[in-house]
Amino acid sequence: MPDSQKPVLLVVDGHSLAFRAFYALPVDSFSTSDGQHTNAIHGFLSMLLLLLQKERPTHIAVAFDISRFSFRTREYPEYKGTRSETPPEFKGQVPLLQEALKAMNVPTVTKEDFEADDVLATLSVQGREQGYEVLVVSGDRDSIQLVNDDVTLLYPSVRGVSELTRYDRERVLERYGVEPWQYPEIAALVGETSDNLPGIAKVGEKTAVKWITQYGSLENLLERRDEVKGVVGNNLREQWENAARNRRLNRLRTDLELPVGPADLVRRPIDEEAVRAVFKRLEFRTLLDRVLKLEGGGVSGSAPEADEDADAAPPAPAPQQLLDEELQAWLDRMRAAHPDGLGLQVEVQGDRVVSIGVAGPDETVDLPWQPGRADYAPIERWLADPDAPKVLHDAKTQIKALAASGLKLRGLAFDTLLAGWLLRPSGQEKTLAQVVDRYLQERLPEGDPNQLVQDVGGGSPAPTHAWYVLRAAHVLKEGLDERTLQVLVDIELPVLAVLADMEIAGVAVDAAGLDALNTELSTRIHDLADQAYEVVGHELNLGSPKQLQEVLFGELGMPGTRKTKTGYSTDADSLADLQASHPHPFLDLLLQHRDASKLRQIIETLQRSIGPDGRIHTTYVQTGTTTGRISSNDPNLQNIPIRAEEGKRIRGAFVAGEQRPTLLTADYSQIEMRIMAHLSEDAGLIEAFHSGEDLHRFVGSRVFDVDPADVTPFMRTKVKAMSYGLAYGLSAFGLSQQLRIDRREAEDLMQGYFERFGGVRDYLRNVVEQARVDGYTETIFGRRRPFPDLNSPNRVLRGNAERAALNAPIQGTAADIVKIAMIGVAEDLRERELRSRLLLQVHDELVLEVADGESEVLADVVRTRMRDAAALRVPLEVQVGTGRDWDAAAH
DNA sequence: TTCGAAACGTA
DNA sequence: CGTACGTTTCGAAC
Repeated sequence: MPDSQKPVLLVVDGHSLAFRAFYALPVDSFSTSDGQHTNAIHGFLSMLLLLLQKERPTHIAVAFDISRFSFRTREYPEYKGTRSETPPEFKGQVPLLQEALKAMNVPTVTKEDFEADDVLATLSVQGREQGYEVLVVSGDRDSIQLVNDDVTLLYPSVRGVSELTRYDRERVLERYGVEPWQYPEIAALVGETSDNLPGIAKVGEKTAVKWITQYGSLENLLERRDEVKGVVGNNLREQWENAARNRRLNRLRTDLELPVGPADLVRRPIDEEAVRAVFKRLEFRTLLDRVLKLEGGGVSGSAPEADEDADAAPPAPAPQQLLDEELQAWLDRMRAAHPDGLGLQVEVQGDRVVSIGVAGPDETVDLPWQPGRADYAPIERWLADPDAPKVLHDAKTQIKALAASGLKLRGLAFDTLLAGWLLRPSGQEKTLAQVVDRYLQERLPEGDPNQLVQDVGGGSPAPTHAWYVLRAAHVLKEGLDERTLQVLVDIELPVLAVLADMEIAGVAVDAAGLDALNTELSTRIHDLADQAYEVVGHELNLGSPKQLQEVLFGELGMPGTRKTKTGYSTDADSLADLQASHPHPFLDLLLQHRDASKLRQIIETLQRSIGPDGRIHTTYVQTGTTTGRISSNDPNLQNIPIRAEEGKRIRGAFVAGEQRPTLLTADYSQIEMRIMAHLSEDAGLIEAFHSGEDLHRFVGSRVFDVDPADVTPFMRTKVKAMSYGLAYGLSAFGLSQQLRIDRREAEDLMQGYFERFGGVRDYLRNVVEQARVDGYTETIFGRRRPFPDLNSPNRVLRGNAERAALNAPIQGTAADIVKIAMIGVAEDLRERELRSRLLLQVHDELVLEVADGESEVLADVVRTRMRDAAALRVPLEVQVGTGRDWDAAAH
């Protein structure tokens, strides 16, 4: 935060920030009913409001360019010459933005023949001289040169305009290795493509910094350019004039005569009537609320330090440190006063708990954690008490950390990470800071990230964070509709605890088996590579698509395949096509080499992941998908091979542990098709699942009008591809590609399918139509996924959204069902005091480790819980198998 | 060093 | 011109 002793001058490059906003926000989602685009205006104002709130400037101005021409284009006509024409959707927004700023009483400044950056530079220098703390907001890197002890640059991050990176002098030094005023010398050497300013060939940031450091300045370097060695030295001698010119052009002017000075830029209250009028025209409703809320907080004079937070965010309460009876009494009192729950944040270093923060709405407690101290007994009891509700952000991580320190957490009542995800499954908000930013429009105070251990006086950030979690939770809860809240409480929160246990348990692997497989594959890979080199007459990197393209389509003269951004595709499908039309031994060797390399790569990743306990502990990311599925990483155990014979050997290396000598796997058969049958109410499909007949055989007999017994494997394959493809929005083209049949035949197949199973077609159509109206799809349990692009005029975007929308309820419902089954299984295990435990979830499959003597009862528990997880119009069928390893159990 | 593209494993 | 993911590799370079 800025130094509160000085007045704070905020100067913004209007054009560059609006432009960033234009590209950061989808243009289709922001327009008025009469078709005026507003995404740039919205993004800009949203950012500006955030700045006003966070930085509390006492003085403010927004600078704009007048045209693309300036004294720079006169000196160097090519300047910014490569910039394409401003998109028309953007152009019209600038005058409207200026109007909005005027209504908000934010002065705009321009200067004929100069760029906005020069205006910022001039104001920043004047501001500094007159004793201001200056904040420059610009998307132009040249502004780095303005930074010094009194001037800070706020630069938009790649993620968008709402996240600004703070460049103060230290940050610039750290990031670029030079003083801010030297940055343009670096830039002059490197060049700036976007401004059409070429630099010195082969000179990047590293070299430029080295030179400037070595020679002290660009001027010295250019004078002594004869001394510079190597290829880059030659380039410098040939192209030094580029650098000299770049330096002239990137020097910002600080001596403009402007109609206003810093003192004229004092913040004034908005013109409420005008703001209402402009915002109404722009159809900004939430932004209007935000602007009006700001009113009153507007700084009204020359004494910035006197305006202590009229309506600013309330400061976090100072944490108290309590022990023993005092702690107990505090917890008792808070519990009684706040039955919805208290905020909790566990601070972890390494994998150890170092501090626990607990927060009520206006009090917090900080408990530095040391294991085994009796005076913390009250907190241990409170944590473990299932009737004491707690509110956390990312509870799973913290539950695991607590467990590692011997502490148990029960009574999870809310998780702001999960709630944020349910509200916006495609959203970016993962960290507490991001959630606080979005839902409270405040900045989470961070501990100094450069400091590993917090200042003694500062204490732990945990209690303050816990307080923010609690406040964010209230906002989120308000935002959740009833059904989504139910998904949170009945599905996500309970399954979170199950996942934590699965991660802690891990899965045992046969390390020796993996080693052997690795060795075997390595030999084969080597042999295959040698043979391949022999065939083409030289060595090459078989893992490089670029080199493969040269060999296949150049040296071997093969015809082009599917186009990619970088040339022709060399993926397995394309190679198979080539093999059919132009058989060549190289193709076969390459495919085999690919196969073996991929397997070895997977094996090596697994080997690296084996923990000291001989087990692999994956991390399940509960918020990892947009549909409701869980994802797995470090390592991903949801994509372990199963199809090829070699792949099965990898599964065979996942084994039962010593204490529990058997693995049990249970998977739903055709769960998505069953959900499709349920949702579409298609009589034929429902009958298929009640008939006991093999699904694809049944469907095949209907589509091809033959007896089930007379369905040929060929017919079955086609129908199977069709059925699976349906839920993904498969087209006739896609189907023909996959089955390698011609387009016409694929169309006939689809038509035949839909004639017999018309309910399916009607349903799929209806899902998309409904979603277009509602703006979201829903699973049968109420999990929603928004689809803003369904009404997009852009055909590609709209088509993508349509296919995703027809898949979302199906995939999402399946995900819900598996989660419900997991919760049920875990509950039964606990209640029946079984020692068997859940280990893995692979979307429609569960893997458990079976304790001695529990085989039968466990199979029964799992089968029952999975089958009864949902009552659909068709039965849910579950296949269970056991064995010594994952492969053996899969029967 | 960082990042995107291509490739490929799963449901 | 088939949904949803995570990881690795290569090779160019905001």
